[in-house]
Amino acid sequence: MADVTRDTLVSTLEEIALLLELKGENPFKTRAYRKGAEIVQNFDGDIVALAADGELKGIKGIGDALQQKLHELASTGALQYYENLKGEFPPTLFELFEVQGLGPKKIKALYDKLGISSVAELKEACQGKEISNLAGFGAKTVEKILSAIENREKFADRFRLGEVAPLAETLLERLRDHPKVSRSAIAGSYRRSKETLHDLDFLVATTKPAELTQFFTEFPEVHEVIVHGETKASIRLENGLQCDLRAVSNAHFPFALQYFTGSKEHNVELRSLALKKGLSLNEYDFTGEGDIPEVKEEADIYRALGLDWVVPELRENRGEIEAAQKGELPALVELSHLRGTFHNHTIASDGQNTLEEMAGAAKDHGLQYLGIADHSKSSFQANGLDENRLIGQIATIRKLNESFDDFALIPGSEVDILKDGSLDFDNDLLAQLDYCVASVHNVFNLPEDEMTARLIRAMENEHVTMLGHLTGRLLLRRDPYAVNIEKIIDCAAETRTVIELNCNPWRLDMDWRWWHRARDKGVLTSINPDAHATEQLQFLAYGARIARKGWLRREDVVNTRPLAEIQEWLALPKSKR
DNA sequence: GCCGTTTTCGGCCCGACTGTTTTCAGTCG
Repeated sequence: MADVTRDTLVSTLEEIALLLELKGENPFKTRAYRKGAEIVQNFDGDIVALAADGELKGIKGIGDALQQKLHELASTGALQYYENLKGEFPPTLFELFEVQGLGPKKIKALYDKLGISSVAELKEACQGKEISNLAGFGAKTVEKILSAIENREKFADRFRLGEVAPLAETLLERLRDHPKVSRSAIAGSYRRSKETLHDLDFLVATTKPAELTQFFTEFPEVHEVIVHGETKASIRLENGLQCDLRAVSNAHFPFALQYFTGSKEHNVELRSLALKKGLSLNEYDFTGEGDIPEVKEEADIYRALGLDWVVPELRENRGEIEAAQKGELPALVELSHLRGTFHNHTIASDGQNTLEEMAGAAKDHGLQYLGIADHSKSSFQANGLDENRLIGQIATIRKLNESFDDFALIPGSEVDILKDGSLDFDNDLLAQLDYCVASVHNVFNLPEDEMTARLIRAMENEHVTMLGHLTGRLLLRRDPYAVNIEKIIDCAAETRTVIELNCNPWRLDMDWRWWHRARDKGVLTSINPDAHATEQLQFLAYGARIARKGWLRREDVVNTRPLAEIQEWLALPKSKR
């Protein structure tokens, strides 16, 4: 039986939705599958096990039909209904959905009338004459399809938060500085601090919308203009990133900001709350009979619906609306709360800066302490330290610390967790460190139960302060390795092991979707940049955003504690922390 | 296919933009 993961369930439901669209099925049925996929994706718990056990009852949006299909898929590794559907179309047909501008109707026409079932065939057909004979496919459409195929070959579809943030802020500043702009923002998943993004959604309040969409389409970074209307424009930048602009009036701005920030699921809930109050909410206004609440800021919309203002990071329909109703939204951790950080590298292993330089950078960031955690000897590809070099580094750090006022380097190690869960250094050496981050750097392909046991064995070690980059994922590059996160969280709570929130933008690991649960079990985190150079201490900003997304408060994050307090805490036996 | 303070049938978000349409269909978000 194939290994069924959450991704298996999600992608199967999504593909069923596509296939039903191709067949021209009832669009609401299609939507039900797509919604089901979203629910499975975001479900807080082991949805695969629940599905396998036939315990999916009571999840809103997963009715009898989807329960049954998910059960069949999770328990047998296959789904007959899906296989049958899939059998009706050639497998390559799916890639046509990746071409911008092509939807189910056009794809079906291309397939039915011309037998086109792959991007390669489509490209060939566009270069010849046959397509223009199809109803609805004129010269412009053909041109657009060819350009979309080229883009698909040339550009990525998603981008990591950290790789777009600097550019995003530059473009926002440019819009803000336009004389006809009174308010501006980036909405969408960027504002919600999602770890990867498909596009950037800019929003401006202006009396001259057409002037702004024009201005936007003339940005020097523009590779192509996708859409250019009176109030809305879409561009693709030279790096392939799509950016949308909406230009609205000042009065509409709060509504548009709320609406385009999403998430879609959060907004659905909000609109249904509005309906219960006899109000209809859209991207421009409240409408309805009776008193229409006055709205000047986004928070006024939430207030009008009887809610506390929900910070954008939490708007994923994962319990934030109920909490906002009850006035129980958490006071979230902020970047400015961080007093230090752990897990940083130097030139001793694979970092680019010296201890002194890293200390200087940390002080510049307003930090009171910086944990040093160079690689251990098994990570030879990273020039990991052997016992003697590590002992030398500890001595150097302690000596260096005598030269600091109100600042300290904290000697530690990022010690490899070996295949069997033992550590790369023995306990006598680990005991000489002030702390230790334990991470997996090799043998990623163990079965889930073995990998989980491997990590648990490491966490049971008295000297392991925290677990580094829990799943080893590299966003948009390398999948997480198989590990039972629920069990890791339980073990972290029991053994008082901190789980790191690695805020390198390639990692952002553990995933934000798990932190709320971990927090409720009493697990602490440390927001760590995994800095390999001084400038990478800036990654802390992404860490704070992801921590907020995971509902974490100041008290859940150990490195919000000031130096004296953290030293006391580190000196405690693990069981007392 | 899902759901229900409009509860077992009937509705499910809808506006902006584009292209090939002569009044609208398809796509996107």
